[in-house]
Amino acid sequence: MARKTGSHSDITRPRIQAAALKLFAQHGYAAVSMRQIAAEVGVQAGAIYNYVPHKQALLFELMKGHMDDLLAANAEAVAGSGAGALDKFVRFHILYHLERVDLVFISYMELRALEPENFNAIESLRRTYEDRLEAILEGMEVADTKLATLALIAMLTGVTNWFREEGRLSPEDVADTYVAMARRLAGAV
Amino acid sequence: MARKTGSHSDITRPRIQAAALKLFAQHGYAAVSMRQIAAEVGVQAGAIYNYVPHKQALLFELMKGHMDDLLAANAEAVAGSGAGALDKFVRFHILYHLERVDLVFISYMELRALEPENFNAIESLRRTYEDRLEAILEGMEVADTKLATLALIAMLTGVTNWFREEGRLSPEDVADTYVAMARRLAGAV
DNA sequence: GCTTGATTTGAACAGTCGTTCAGTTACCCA
DNA sequence: TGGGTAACTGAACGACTGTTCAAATCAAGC
Repeated sequence: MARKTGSHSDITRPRIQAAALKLFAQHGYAAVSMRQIAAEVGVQAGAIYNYVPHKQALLFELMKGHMDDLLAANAEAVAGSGAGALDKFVRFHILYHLERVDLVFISYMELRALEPENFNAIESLRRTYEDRLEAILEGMEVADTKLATLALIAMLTGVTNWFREEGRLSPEDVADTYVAMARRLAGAV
Repeated sequence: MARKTGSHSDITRPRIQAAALKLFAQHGYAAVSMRQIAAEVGVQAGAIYNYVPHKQALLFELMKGHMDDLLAANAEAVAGSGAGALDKFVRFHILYHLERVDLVFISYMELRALEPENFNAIESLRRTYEDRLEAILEGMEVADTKLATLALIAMLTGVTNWFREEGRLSPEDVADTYVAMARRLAGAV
């Protein structure tokens, strides 16, 4: 055998994923060609197929990895926090998502670009995440926990659409205000 | 001259717009071809160019029309309603958007498919709409009206993503619950 | 220094893309 | 009934699509 470590594949694979992430977020999955991704990496289009069987897998792997990481990080952040669970969930959601705006963006925007089985896999993980928030709300006195869950998720994830690093507020500032709004929305002042 | 009324153009133009709306919402602007739109109408691709100069205009006209209609309908619905303005805005937003889910969807999802000048035009209209909500919140005792505006808009528009006609709740039911949540979020119980 | 195998190139494949336009069709008015 | 024109067809344009693969390149182990 030749080239074990220092092999190019250790370098090229993550660069392909990073390029795909960036371009998909910028222009959309359908509007980005394999040749554009390759050019961003500094390689020919054919080389990508050493790492990924097809374009669809490039998208799916990004989404799947994101959802898996999200669920793991969330479990750790919110674990065993009784009454303060909503606060922790809200703060976690905002801070975690603001560090990965591109991944969040494509995981939501490109759902329809997924083939059915891939779509179902991602959708299932997304529901798992939402169920955790709903479970928290069920421990409180919320009238319609299902609607409150959907309202909160939309409101929290929306932050990634308008937040700007150069803006007047830091991620922590935003999280503070959103924790307060979420509490009031849930009727827990 | 020939063919004044009864001319095909009165029929074909709206059918092209309807087909474009449906297909853009389903697959995304970049993933839909002029030939697909033409096939949906029952016509050849070249015929579309009797009505629209290019594909981009097809998207822009849909968005522009939607935003203009939205602003007009909102002005009428919320006009001169003092203290109850937030309630009226929330109810209007949900009911209006639930009747036009495809238009709402593409107006948000396909922003990045717009050429810069078109993007700016739509963005400006969107900001006008948000400013109206912010003005309402400024008349109340809300800590950070800017953040509350963004949170509310995201939470309200999110309804179009999960609402199903066959679901347990009618649009009016949803609006009722969201009015209550919006009031609490804004600190006006 | 040579071999070996991982990595990449570059060309090719069969389609599809948005858009144009000469030619055909279908209808209204005189 | 014939002329005029709006509406549409169908083919063509050059460029681009995802994907494949033989051949070239490269670097590490002997």
